[in-house]
Formats: sequence, C-alpha cells, structure tokens
Amino acid sequence: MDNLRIYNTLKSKKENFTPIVKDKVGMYVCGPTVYSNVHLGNCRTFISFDLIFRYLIHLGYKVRYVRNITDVGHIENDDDQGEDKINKKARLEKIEPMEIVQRYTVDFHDTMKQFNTLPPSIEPTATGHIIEQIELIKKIINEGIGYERNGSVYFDVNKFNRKSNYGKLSKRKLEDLITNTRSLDGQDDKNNPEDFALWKKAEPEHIMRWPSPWGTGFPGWHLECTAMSSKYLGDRFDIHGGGIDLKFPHHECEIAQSESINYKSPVNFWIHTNMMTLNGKKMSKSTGNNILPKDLISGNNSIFQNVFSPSVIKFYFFQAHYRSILDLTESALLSSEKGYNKLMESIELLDSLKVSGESNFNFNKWIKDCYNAMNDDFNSPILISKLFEIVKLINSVKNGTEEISKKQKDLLINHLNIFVFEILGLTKPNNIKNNSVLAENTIKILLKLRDKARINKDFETADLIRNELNDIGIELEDTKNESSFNIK
RNA sequence: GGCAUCGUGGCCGAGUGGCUAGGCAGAGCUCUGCAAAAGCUUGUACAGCGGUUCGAAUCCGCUCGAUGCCUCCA
Repeated sequence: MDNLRIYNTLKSKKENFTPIVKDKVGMYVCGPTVYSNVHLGNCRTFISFDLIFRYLIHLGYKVRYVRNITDVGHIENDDDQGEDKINKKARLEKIEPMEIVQRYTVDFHDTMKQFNTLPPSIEPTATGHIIEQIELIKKIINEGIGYERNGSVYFDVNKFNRKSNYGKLSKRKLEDLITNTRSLDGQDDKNNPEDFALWKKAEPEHIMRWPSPWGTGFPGWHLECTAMSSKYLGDRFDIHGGGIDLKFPHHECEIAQSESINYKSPVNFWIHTNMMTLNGKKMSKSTGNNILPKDLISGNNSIFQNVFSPSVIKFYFFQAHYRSILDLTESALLSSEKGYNKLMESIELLDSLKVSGESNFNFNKWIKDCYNAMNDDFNSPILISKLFEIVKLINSVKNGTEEISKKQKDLLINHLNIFVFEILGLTKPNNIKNNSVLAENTIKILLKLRDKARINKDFETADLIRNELNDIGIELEDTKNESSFNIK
C-alpha cells in the first residue's frame, strides 16, 4: 500500500511512510524493565505497536520487529545509593537477580498473550548484549565524545551538541536544559550535569557486574537500545517506538549515541504513544492510583466493580487514538464492553445471514474508508466507527429491512476477518457459545420447549423459561416462531 | 519555573477553515403475546478572551486547566 501516513514525533507532523529497503520494515520498540509486573500503561503502548506491526504485515511488508527486555541498568530514584532496581529487589526478596528477571518476563509474556498480541521477531535482553555495548562505548570514546572518569564512562553532551543538535526529538534547547538541571550529589565525576552515563562502575555490593576496559561495572540504560537496535536493524532503520515518557532523555540520548559514531540520524520515524490515566489522575504506585493488568482482568481489585476481559480492554484502547491520553474509568469501560459485544454478536450473526438480492450499500467505498482510516496514522477509532456501519447493515438484513447477495456477504466475511481479527487482533468473546457444544445444545432444547409453549399461547411457561435463563446470564431473542440466545 | 502535547455534546472519544464521526446513556416510534434485541427518528458540542478570514470549534495570541518530561545511569 503506498499511502500510509505516520505521525513522526521527530518532525511533529504526519509524513508519507516509505521504508528504507523496499518491502521491508525494521521497527524497534523499547520493551519493559522486568523488575516488577508490567504496567497497564505499558500494555497499551505494546498493544498499539502490535496494531502497527499487524497492519504493516497486512500491507505486505516483511517486518522485523525488535522489542527488548531491560534486565539490568535501572536505578531507583528514592534510594540513597542509586542502586540498580533489579539488584535491590533481589536483595530484598533474597533471590538471584535473574530469578526476578525470569519471573517478571514470564508475567509480561503471559499478559501480552492474554491481549492477543503477536510476539516480536526478536526479543533481545540487555544482559545478553554487554559485549556490543562495550564496543559501542569504545567507538564513542574514539570519537572524543565519551570520557572515562574513575571507572565510569560518560557522554559529553555539550561536545556532541557542537556538531549536531542535542534536543531535536524532545524540542529542547541545551541551554534551557543546563539552566534547569538540578544540582545533585554524586555527580562530581561528570564534566557537566547534563552528561549521561554510558558505563557505570559497580560498587562492591552490586551483584550484576561485568568486566570492561574501564573496570568492573554495568552499562548505562540508554546504551542498550542503541546497541540492540543497530545490531539487528542496522545503523539506520525505519521505525522506533515507545511511550511518550521515554522521549526525553532516553530517546534523545539514543539519537546522540548513534549520531556521535555514525554521523547520521538512526531512525526515520519516531512513534510515541500517549499515557493513560486512571479515573482522571495519573497512575502512580505511591498514591495507590494504580492497577495491574492481571488485577483488572481478574476483577481482583478495589478500583473497579466489574470484571473486564482483555478483549474488551483492548477494544477500549482502540476506540481512542494511540497519540491521545486515555482515561480509564468504569463507565467508559462498560460502554465499550457493550459496543464490543454488539460488534461480536453481529459478526457471529453474519455467517447464518440469509442471502437474497443486492444491497445498495457501497461496499467498495466502505473498504476504502477502512483502509484510509488505518493509513491515516493507524486511526483505529475511525476504523471501529466504520465497523459499526456494518453492524447496522447486518442487523437490518436480519430484520428483513435490507438484503444482501451471496457475493456481498462473502466480501463482508472476508473483510471483517481482515479488519477485526487480523489487523485489530480482537478475539471472540470467551463464552459457552464458542466453547461448549454440550451446553449450547442443552439450551437449544429449552428454547424448543419454550417455542412450543409460545405457539400454544402458554405464556406463563414461556416467561418462566425466559426469566430463569435470564437470571443465569442467558438472554433470549424472540422472532416469529422461534428464538435464539446470547450470553450476557 | 522551562519544554512538549492536549482541553469536543449527559459520559467516552474521532475529526475538520464552510459539508454525518462512532460507541454508551436519554426521548419518541416500529416490531413483539409481553419483553429483550434490533431498526428508524431525535442531540445545533468543540475551555475562556481577543485577533486573522467572506466564514473558525478548526489558524494566531493571551489566560485558565490537564497530562508527560526536565538526565539521580527510569
């Protein structure tokens, strides 16, 4: 497809997407730090990039999607030592750092699977690429941009800024940054406070440590993404994504690291997903305004009354654009749930729809509209609004106020499959209708009995059956002589 | 304080210099034994104040508010 447009945060505008190598796309997305359960906002980001991944594949691109696992390198702000997060958690729980990493990596994969996201092509870990990171640091030092101090290596931001532009992604001026930089302790090693670490000397109590030309230590956080993206996608690749909170300093530093040794911008398109709020306020562990994905899905939380399935949550995410802030509230989720059920029920209905004459509905325009929506910076809310046009059509055919030909029906089945399941990656609701033939057949027997009662005008019996079924969550729909059911 | 993004009807949430978003909720009608579901009809929104324009909610400025970031190796 030739007219895909993507909002490029580097340029602050939508641009036509053309891959560097024809028919191939390289995409890198900053993955999770596996020192705790994955954050729900993080999930939204990865679900958004799953949509992008799926759509690029659908367009016929061969996509290499790299999403890293950060298993080393983060320090804790509130800790007086600036100790590595993974390291600290390990000590507190008296287990190996890699045990923490393993536990939360599994949790992360499990959660992403529940949201029906495709695994990336490559999922490299920071600890698996220490050598590559050390080599990168050597190159940066060779360029005169990196300097060693007391077993640590830092990136000289001012020196880099003289030949390039530090701040081009986050739209910041270096002078402003310097003015606004707080003076903190323990920065004596740096030439300037705005410099960032490429390699950090490990204190004796630090468990995660590797030998390097500058002594025993561990790599800086910004470095791993540069090392892994360039290793698997090259010095210049098509798409780099992540949450908008990573724009500065992390992505700015990635650009600086890469440009300092390659003299060119590493990425064509920067895509940043927006944040999520919970009941109008930012999610924060410290204030308790926070919810884990698994607790939202299981209903095991004190914030929401209702249980929401991963499909509903995903559908809710897609009803907003990935670049908008999305507020998570119970009423909004409930609205989405109804919409999602309506959509899925009508898709289910489509198979059994009777065909007759041609519909006047303009299917070609509809298909074009759907593609236009996705081509316009992956506008899933518009796509979903188009899906509801079809819901209306299907229901009208069912009611007999519209008709549809065999050819049109097949076209519809095919394209709903593409847009709903292939591109959006939604899944059908998990209920007995889809799972248990036995239960479904049993209910059908009850319906047969009730139909007979209705024909005999024994409404007392008919209503009894309907009410009892309704009480256990089975909703009946009557037509002239027979009825069908849905699971609420 | 600085930088960035944003502020849309009862709720959520797209979009746009003049032309229907969509979902949920509400009202009326149709259908129905009665319901439910569905269909049809219905909502004159775009933070506030100025400015540009034949015309702005859409462009510009200011004010207010929200969210993120401001390098301690998130």
